[in-house]
Amino acid sequence: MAVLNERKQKILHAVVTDYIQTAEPVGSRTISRHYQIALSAATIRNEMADLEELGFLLQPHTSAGRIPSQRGYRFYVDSLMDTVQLGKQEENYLRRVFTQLKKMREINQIVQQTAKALSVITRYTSMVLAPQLKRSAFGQMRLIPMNEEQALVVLITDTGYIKNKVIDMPRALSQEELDRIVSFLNTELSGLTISSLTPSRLRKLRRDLYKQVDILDSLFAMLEECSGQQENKVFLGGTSNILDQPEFKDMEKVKHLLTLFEEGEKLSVVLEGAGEGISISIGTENVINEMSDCSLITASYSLHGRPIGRIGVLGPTRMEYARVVAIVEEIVKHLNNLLCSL
Amino acid sequence: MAVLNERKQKILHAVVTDYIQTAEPVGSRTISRHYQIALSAATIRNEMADLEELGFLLQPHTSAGRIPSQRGYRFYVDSLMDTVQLGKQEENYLRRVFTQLKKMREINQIVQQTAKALSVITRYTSMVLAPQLKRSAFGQMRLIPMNEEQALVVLITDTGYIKNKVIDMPRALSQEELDRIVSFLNTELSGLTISSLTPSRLRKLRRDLYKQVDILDSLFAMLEECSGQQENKVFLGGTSNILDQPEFKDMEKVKHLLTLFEEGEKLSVVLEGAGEGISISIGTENVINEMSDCSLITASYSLHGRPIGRIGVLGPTRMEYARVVAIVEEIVKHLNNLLCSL
DNA sequence: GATTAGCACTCACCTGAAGAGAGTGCTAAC
DNA sequence: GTTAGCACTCTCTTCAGGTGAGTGCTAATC
Repeated sequence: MAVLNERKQKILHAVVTDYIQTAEPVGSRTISRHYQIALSAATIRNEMADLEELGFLLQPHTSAGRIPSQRGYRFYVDSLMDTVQLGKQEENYLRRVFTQLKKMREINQIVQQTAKALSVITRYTSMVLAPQLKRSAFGQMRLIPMNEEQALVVLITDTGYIKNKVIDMPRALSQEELDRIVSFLNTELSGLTISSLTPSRLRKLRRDLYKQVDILDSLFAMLEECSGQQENKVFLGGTSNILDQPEFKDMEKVKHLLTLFEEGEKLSVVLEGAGEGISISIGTENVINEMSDCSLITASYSLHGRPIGRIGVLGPTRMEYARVVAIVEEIVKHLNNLLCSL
Repeated sequence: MAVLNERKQKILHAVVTDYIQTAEPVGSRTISRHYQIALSAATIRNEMADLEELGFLLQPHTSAGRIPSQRGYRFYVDSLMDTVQLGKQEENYLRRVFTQLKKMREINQIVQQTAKALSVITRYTSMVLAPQLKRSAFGQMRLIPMNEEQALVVLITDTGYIKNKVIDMPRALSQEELDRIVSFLNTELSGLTISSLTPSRLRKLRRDLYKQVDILDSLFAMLEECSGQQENKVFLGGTSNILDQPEFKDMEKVKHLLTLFEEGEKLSVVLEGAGEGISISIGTENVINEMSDCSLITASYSLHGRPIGRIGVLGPTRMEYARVVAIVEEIVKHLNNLLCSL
């Protein structure tokens, strides 16, 4: 891939930033006027024709200005994008939100409210992958009998995440029997990550506890379920914000996206896919078809230094990358801090 | 209010049903043709002019057909609407869904999935008010120490609903102390409805337990929170379905609705407002401004005979009332059955 | 007196033509 | 290598005319 000379980079930068602001194809005149490029429109036209040939720009039709191609955005994000400082207002808003959130205890709620704040401040749609059980370590487990046939299992991870599940008891067990089972499991499993609770490992445990086998089936079924990926909850915020984007004035597109928003499973796949740091996927780089007009900026958040979920912003490919990256980074910092203090 | 003669009723009925199907203003010719009314178009025109004067019909513009007014829909719903049988397909679908749901244990999940099914089958947006803690009775409570400073409270209602909350412990308490507190509360509170746990009642209890007072503050704070209306969670299904309705081709309207969908608090108010049986509110009969173009059909669902939440369908005022009513009734029947068997 | 046929009229909607405006690509001059 | 000039392209808006569905009114009919 030929590297672009400085002038082409400047022009590409100008096209991208202008188009991000206006959502209108950018003409050569606009660039020579509004950006500090001491060149005439004609020269810029030539350069733009080159950029188009190289695949960084697109022309919606012959007599229109240029818009960035997906490749154009990619180059902008990788090499051209300036880092942006948060505004005073935004900083204050975040500070206020997180002081409020400090009062909350439930991690899911905190994360959900964070998503909301993220959508408010970015004016895009936000998505959060809720804390994933399987990334945590086993903490302790309790059994609470509810009646003759059922008991409530409470599983607490080392990260303070709590999961309930009602299970059937094949026969009534005395409190002592239950206590024995539970304390055995607690010592055996303590500190293991949930995802390491593979069926084979559970089978081994079962042999050791052979005498109380009936209830174990139910208990193990629950543990297995936890180590599976069932638990990938996704919260959304600001879904109506997409309607403000001119690229979504087309009902069909909106419909596709809204439908996607209802499919938590699909969304969680997208969010899980990325690595650990901040990640930007543009247009068709997203695996999901419905998102081929969108870009997604995500980052992991952590509890006690261990990444347990992801938070991100979904917008049109024409998204204000620089601003959103700054905001996401800042919000993750806040969120990590807050979660640590729980 | 003048009662309409039979002929006017027939015509109104024809206009409403036709408009519900086509979303187009209904002309006099259409009615004399397609409906069994042995009258010429001209006569029907006269009657329609009367119906308009009486406020049951509206004319979008001079040379268009008529559409039902809000009052027209109201009359239709109250007096004209036929009862509809569910189709074989729909019945089968519901049966299948609920056989699936039987495997689930968590009531919130069941209710949420029911909402989804409701939206699929009606092709409108569905809303469910999740089971309300405050309508249930206290069952039992457990305290699980997590570390030196924190403990997990698990509250189980008689309806099998489970609520977790992490609380701070002012000082480390031994397991025995905790057990004593909890077993005291369990016997004292057993069988009371959550909403009856008023601050004054809690104060009285506190006096009796004066010795262990530190932790009680946290515990009582939790109980108070439960008896408050915090817990009004609303689930939505099929939000993208509104986009299929021609009356929502206008982006502004969609935007308003989507924004409303994000405000759970507002929605819960709407759902809570209605009585116990099936309830239909049309257009501006809904308290919420954003819903003045919509109609909402809701019904309560119950656990052990006690209504604990509401389920409903939101559509345009041009909604297929008869069909939706039939579906909602059927689904509530299924749901009640299922919840009973938990 | 109720019903109907006939007719002029209204209004939304579609279509096609004309004109404006933005921006391009190419050529020739600097 | 850069720029000015110019013809050309293409979209978008506007407007006029035509079409069709449906009405309200009047006069004839049952």
